[in-house]
Amino acid sequence: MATMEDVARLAGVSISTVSHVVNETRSVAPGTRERVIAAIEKTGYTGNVIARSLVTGGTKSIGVAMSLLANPHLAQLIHAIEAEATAAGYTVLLGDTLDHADGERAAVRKLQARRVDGMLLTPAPGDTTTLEQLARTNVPAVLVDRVSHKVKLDQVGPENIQSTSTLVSHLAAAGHRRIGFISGVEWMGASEERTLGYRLGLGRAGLRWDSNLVAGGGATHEDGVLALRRLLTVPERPTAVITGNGAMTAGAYREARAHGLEIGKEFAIVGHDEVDWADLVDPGITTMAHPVDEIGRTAVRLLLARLADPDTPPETVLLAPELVHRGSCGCR
Amino acid sequence: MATMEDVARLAGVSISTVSHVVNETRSVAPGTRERVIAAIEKTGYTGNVIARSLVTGGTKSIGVAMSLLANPHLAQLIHAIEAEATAAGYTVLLGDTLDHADGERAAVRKLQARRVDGMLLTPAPGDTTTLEQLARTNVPAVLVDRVSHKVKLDQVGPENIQSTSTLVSHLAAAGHRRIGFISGVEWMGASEERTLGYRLGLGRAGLRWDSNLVAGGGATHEDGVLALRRLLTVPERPTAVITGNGAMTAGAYREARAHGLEIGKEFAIVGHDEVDWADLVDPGITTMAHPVDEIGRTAVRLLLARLADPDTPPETVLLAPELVHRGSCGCR
DNA sequence: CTCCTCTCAGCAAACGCTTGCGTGACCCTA
DNA sequence: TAGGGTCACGCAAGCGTTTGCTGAGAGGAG
Repeated sequence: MATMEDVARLAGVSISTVSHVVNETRSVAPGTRERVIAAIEKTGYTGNVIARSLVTGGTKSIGVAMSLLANPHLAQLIHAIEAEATAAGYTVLLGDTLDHADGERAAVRKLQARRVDGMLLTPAPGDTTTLEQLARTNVPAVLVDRVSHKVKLDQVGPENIQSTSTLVSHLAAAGHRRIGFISGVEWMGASEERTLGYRLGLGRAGLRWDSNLVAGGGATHEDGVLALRRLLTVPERPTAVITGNGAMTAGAYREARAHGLEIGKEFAIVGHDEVDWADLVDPGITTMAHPVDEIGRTAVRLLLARLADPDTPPETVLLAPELVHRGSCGCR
Repeated sequence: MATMEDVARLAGVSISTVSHVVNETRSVAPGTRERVIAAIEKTGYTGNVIARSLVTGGTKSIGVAMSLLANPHLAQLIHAIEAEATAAGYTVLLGDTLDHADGERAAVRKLQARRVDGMLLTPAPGDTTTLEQLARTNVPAVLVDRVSHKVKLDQVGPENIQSTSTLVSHLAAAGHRRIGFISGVEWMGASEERTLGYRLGLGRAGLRWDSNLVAGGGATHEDGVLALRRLLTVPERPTAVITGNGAMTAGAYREARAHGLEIGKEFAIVGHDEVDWADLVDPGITTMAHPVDEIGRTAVRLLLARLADPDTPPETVLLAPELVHRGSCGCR
């Protein structure tokens, strides 16, 4: 592959001149410039990012460390991230956290060894040390999706409290008085927030909190099945239920059917988290769709902003999910 | 960040010795070795991949160029690729082809500029030049998912002919005589192959080919709806239908319901391509599940093999999908 | 005619590593 | 005791860029 030296020789100039015309980093006489450009053309010179990185210290690349399996919106998220990064001249390197602390540590290390300029990270559950290490090595990072107020880093994620509250309001407005909640796993801040939102929504609708109406602590399809099954046994059973994530929505939906409940008529289900099949079932599932694209893009923007100016205080951006209205809420 | 020089100074040895203990590239006296290791520990030295790359010429990275949006199994595929690559000490760089020729060209260029050791590529429709350019610059590449016999490169993808034939056999064995086929988009080799397999299956089952029973040329949910609608208007309408891809399966499923057909009883639907909600509807959808993980892993393996030995003839690996049996085929 | 100021461009020192080549030190055999 | 063979390790030349410094020449002002 052609190097700057080849170009320089062909154009009859020094290497530094070639560098300067390539980077437009100092003025070069028009004639010279043209000779260099012609030489570049002829040699097919493309530049060596590696060598450049060695001297500049930057790599124009960002690392993305998340669970490549556990995130249901991974493709969409990655797509948004890649697009935004590419637009800014950055390349995305991948690191799989495997959704646990060890994998996360390994992924972050690997990305650091690759000298990424910055990182996007969806922290694994139970992680503590990685974030510290990240801060210590001062590789700029922004947390995606799983936001925590304990951390002094840039963060982006979905807004959970108001949006869940909205879900409650929506159901209450349709006349429901007994609204169940199937919550997510305990250790996640998002779950707590959604539970809080649920409570808040109840209050706004003038309904009483009843711990019998809250089931959960899971994340899988099966968890959703079991949770709804339990909710359906309580006295004065709920006529509507809000689920904490996509998989559990599916489970609950299925279980409701299995109980012979007519979804959208006598029983309402609304979910948190958009799922791609929400439209394919009948009735379709009303959900709070997370602004996945927007989250991805914002994450990259925050990172680039930090790269540009490392000294601004960390920012936390909460993006509001949008209520996507389908049949399962039965509000017509 | 700590450099080899820092380590060397601290351990009281030369840089080259540090390099040799890090890479285990020549024997070092036990005592020295330990001092070096201690120094590495103390300095937190991690190695600089950039500098190493500059001298070795390799980057220990592979580029993945595909449409980050269009591929329904992206997450799973990327996960498999990343895992296999990481196990071999490689890092994955992403390039989005946007599923068209221009994007593809840009993605490949970008990855080449990053000096990836090799590339995994899912060619965009209508592409021609990129593949040639790829061959010319001799960056090793393997084609994923969209296999073409016109190309002399390593390739991995799903087997289409036999597997579609199997689908037909399955339906025929359940007593269906009029089996429809909703084919994919024309320009894709896979569609042709599946159509061929459909025909082959008919022959094997002793059924006649009837062009009225073939609809399609699409890829979306809507295409599936329309195709099935058309099939249901033909005289002696089909009692079963095979769909060419996941989205169209959904459309067909929905349309069948809309027509009041009882899926799994009077009407059978089987799909090509696993979809993650296949289990969530009732009856579940019987599909030919593509071995996505295996495809990803094989792709990386082929690439690494080629990196190790560039002179072996290109290999094409076709991986057989697996029939995942659920209710929609009605065969009990 | 001298001195200054510009413009244009080359020189060479990094950047952090790998690796071929050398050189002591030591031990063994003849 | 000399010659040969091993071991352990250091030296220094790159790898392809970027960039601070320097210098030559041209033109203008005094």
